[in-house]
Amino acid sequence: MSTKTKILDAAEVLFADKGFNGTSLREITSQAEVNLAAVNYHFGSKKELIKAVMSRYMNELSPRLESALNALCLEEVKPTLIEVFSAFLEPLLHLNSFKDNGTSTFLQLLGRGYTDSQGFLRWFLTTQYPGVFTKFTQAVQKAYPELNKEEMFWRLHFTMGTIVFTMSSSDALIDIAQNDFDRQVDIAGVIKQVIPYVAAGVAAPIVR
Amino acid sequence: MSTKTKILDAAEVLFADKGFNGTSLREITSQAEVNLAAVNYHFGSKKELIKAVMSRYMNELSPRLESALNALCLEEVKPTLIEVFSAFLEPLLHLNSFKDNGTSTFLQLLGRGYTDSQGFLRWFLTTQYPGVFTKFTQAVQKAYPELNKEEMFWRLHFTMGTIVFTMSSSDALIDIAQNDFDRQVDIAGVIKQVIPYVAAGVAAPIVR
DNA sequence: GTCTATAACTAGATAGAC
DNA sequence: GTCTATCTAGTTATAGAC
Repeated sequence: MSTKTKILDAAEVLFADKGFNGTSLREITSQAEVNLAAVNYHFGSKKELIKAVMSRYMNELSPRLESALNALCLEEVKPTLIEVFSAFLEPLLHLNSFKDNGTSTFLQLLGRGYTDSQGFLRWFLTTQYPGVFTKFTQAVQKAYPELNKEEMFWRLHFTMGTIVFTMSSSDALIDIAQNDFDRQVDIAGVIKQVIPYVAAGVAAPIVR
Repeated sequence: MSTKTKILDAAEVLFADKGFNGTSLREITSQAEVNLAAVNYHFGSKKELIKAVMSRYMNELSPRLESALNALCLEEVKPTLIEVFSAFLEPLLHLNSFKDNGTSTFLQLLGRGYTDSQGFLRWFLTTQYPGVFTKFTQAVQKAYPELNKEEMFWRLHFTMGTIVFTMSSSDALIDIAQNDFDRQVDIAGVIKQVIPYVAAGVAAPIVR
């Protein structure tokens, strides 16, 4: 396994767990069992390493997600919101076959990126992977055309928040479900719980 | 104004904006125009300062919030979920008369606390202010008794996520609403937008 | 209570030997 | 491409003068 990969693998776990600010290059390189200088040699800086970690996931996720959303947009029949949100399920769970715990790690990273580092990751994702966002809003628009652009903006942001926040603490949630309710849940279980919630939220009566 | 207050005032703004990890004591003390050593003299450590910042808000918020939720629990009639969530509105907005931008700052701090510092703030709030949590679940239970404990756990967590995440980026959202939709929104406006969303999410059909 | 000075440590980044 | 050693600059925290 190459040094570059060892660094990426160690970094993504630590970043997901402790945030970007909260993780030092020293922790990453000692976890990866490579030399400290290797990060700067292979990636140039910590910021570039963060981008590389996210890109590895986004390059795996975005084509699948875009085509799933595109299929909904091209269909004759109007999709339900549940169907729109369910379109995320397969592409997200596919990350688990790409890497151990990939789905959970990626979603946690996404959550970190939205709160750490004052929106730099938001900028990175929206500029580097704009297709996902436009396809998604198109699909929601088709499912629920009564919603105007502004209302959709708010509700999609709330949805993003729900998903990202839930996933950043999914490990704790899975533990609580286990201890308090004696219920075995995995990341797919959490996603399936959250879909009806966000679908109902987006479909809430419009207040004007 | 006392040194202690100057530190608290400067700290809460910086913490809300850049997170707990992302803010140094040097930034806080120079913003507050007090000596660097004053933080450790008055609060003992950075962690204790974080607690003090949160406590100042919680002590203002929690009695009002508890009594608003309690009133719903004691009423004869069954409240709607909208009413339960609306119970948060007055106590939260009251923070604006307590401090400039108090509502927004507090909710941003809450968001930071949930993602920074690996759950120490969650522990702090649930152990120091347990009344708010129990009253809240009681009120939701009364409004929607079909929801069992486990389903309620999930949905309340999703709700927490929506609120906290939305509010941690509320400044950005308010800007976007201004620029893209030429709409003047304040923090109260954001809260009023989010209430129907979370109420509908919690009330979503149960999937078993 | 407030200050200066500094200890003790950690951070990201790099020069240069191999 | 990988290493050691080190630089610069940042961090929290504290000792001790005033």
